[in-house]
Amino acid sequence: MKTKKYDELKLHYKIWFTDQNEKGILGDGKWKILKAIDETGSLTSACEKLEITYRRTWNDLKAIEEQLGFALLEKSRGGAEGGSTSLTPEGKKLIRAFDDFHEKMDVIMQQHFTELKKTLISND
Amino acid sequence: MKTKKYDELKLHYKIWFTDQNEKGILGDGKWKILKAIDETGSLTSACEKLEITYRRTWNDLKAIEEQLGFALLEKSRGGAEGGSTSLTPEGKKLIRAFDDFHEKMDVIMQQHFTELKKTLISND
DNA sequence: ATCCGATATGAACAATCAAACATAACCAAT
DNA sequence: ATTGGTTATGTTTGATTGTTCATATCGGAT
Repeated sequence: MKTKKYDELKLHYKIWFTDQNEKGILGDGKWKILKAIDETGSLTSACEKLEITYRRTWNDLKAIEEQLGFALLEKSRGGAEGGSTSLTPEGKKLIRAFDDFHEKMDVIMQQHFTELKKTLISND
Repeated sequence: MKTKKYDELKLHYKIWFTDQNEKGILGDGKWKILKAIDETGSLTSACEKLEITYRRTWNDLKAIEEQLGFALLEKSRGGAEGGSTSLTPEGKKLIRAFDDFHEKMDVIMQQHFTELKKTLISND
């Protein structure tokens, strides 16, 4: 009975960065947004893709740039296309680093999680 | 400037378990409560210690036991002491496993985080 | 039998956070 | 100068979640 329950357990985790004062800077949510912007070329389409609201997203992005003190985004308004948003080199570097971090953590976490489940299921 | 900001970054993370249906079972919050109960011997004092409300905590604990389908807590009411709450062996085992998991992750995360910061600060 | 301190539980209230709605500003292309 | 699609922003509404308050239940010790 117990064994069965433990076996059904799924692992989740979240990573985020703050400044020394615990104010949030970058987390999984913003990370996904930045990636989506990089892929789609605009904030609007990024939001549609992720199915999140433009308003909220815009707030988040404003916050992150204020926190960091330098630009991650290159934004333009107007024109035939209406405008666009893309990542600065600094922004690309940041999400690449975060990608990397996540990839490594995914592997390691799963390994240890499997171990943990074994421990729980065993009877010592 | 950038260098300085990245240098001030702090890492945070959260781990939690769900069932296959994504319903939360155990996370950092409940883990801390269980630990505090183990240390203090009662729900009331655990709440005081953690500075959280009894009401909320009680709800959380009820939920976790319902989810898991077996008891983590041994509760008694009445008596000169008013009552008490302690962990069952199964409960102790669970938090020990979670402790262990966190300890390992703390180390590994910090290692990789240090690496990540180095990457960000460097100029390639 | 009474008391005390803890568990147990309902209900009202407050606060926080996200979604939805509305509207303005922008500007290359036509 | 009109158009169109996007960025930019304020305001309002709604949902979710935690806090507070109130009250009942329990039972060993005295």
